[in-house]
Amino acid sequence: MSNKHIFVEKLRSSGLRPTKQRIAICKLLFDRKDTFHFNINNLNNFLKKSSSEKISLATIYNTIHAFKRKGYLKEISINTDKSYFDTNVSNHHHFFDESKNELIDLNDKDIGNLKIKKNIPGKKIKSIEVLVKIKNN
Amino acid sequence: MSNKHIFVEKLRSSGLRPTKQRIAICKLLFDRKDTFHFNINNLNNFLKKSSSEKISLATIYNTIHAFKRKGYLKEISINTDKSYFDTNVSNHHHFFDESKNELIDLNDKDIGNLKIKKNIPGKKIKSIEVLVKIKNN
DNA sequence: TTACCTGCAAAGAGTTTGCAGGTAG
DNA sequence: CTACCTGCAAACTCTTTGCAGGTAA
Repeated sequence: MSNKHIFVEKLRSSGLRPTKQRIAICKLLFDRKDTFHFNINNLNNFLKKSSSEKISLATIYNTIHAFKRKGYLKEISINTDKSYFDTNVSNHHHFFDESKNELIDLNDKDIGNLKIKKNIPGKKIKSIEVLVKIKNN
Repeated sequence: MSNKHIFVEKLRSSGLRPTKQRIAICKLLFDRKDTFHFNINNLNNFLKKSSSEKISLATIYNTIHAFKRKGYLKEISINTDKSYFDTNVSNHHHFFDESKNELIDLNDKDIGNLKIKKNIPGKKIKSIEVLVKIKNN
């Protein structure tokens, strides 16, 4: 399987050992065209279905945090009990559908001309995130 | 104390009994010129200092949620373990200072021309929140 | 008196950690 | 062989809930 090889390289090149758990998670997260939005609970359910062997929750948490640290995942700010992650690590924004508890990407063109005009001395901007909450009509 | 009277009215008019715990919380939250940003832990600490009697955590949670339901408080989306609240319930945005874990208001004029150009059929926009994460230089 | 409120302790949810055994290099 | 990784269970943090006693109207 050629994809597996890619993930093995990806992991190895960032100093993570390519264990079978990490490869299974890579496949689920990165072996797709579209962005993938998830939380740990989602991911755990998907993993239970897709792979034959169970991956423990602790390992999932460890791996996701490692991937986040390496810049493979982005954590999204939503005020909810759970943390959400995004495989799209580029600068972009989100709809959060409150009816389905689901994230939808929103690229820079979908947002007007954002410009932060206020400056705080001694501080620099790290990120700008727009979250548009939506709901069923 | 005239302020107390105002809070008693405020509570009563929204169907909440003006208990001494709620009045103490009102004073801390609303008896000030500037917006106040807090999380439950902050609030609890402030209350321990400012009022002589301890207010239980359960009561603080209940009261804050009642105030939120009544529209006296707004909950802010930040990806962190805790929920943050804002006494400024108008439409506005925030800096989140990651060095101090602190929110700073950002009004509409501080943000460029925000316009959501993407539409999702069957969904309506409930809110638009811009979160600008900042950090020490 | 009655409905509502408070405080405590216990329960819950999500997440993290310690450690013993397992695996990659 | 050694360093790193996994899985389990326990621990932790934040938040909610059940219930008995207290308080506002």
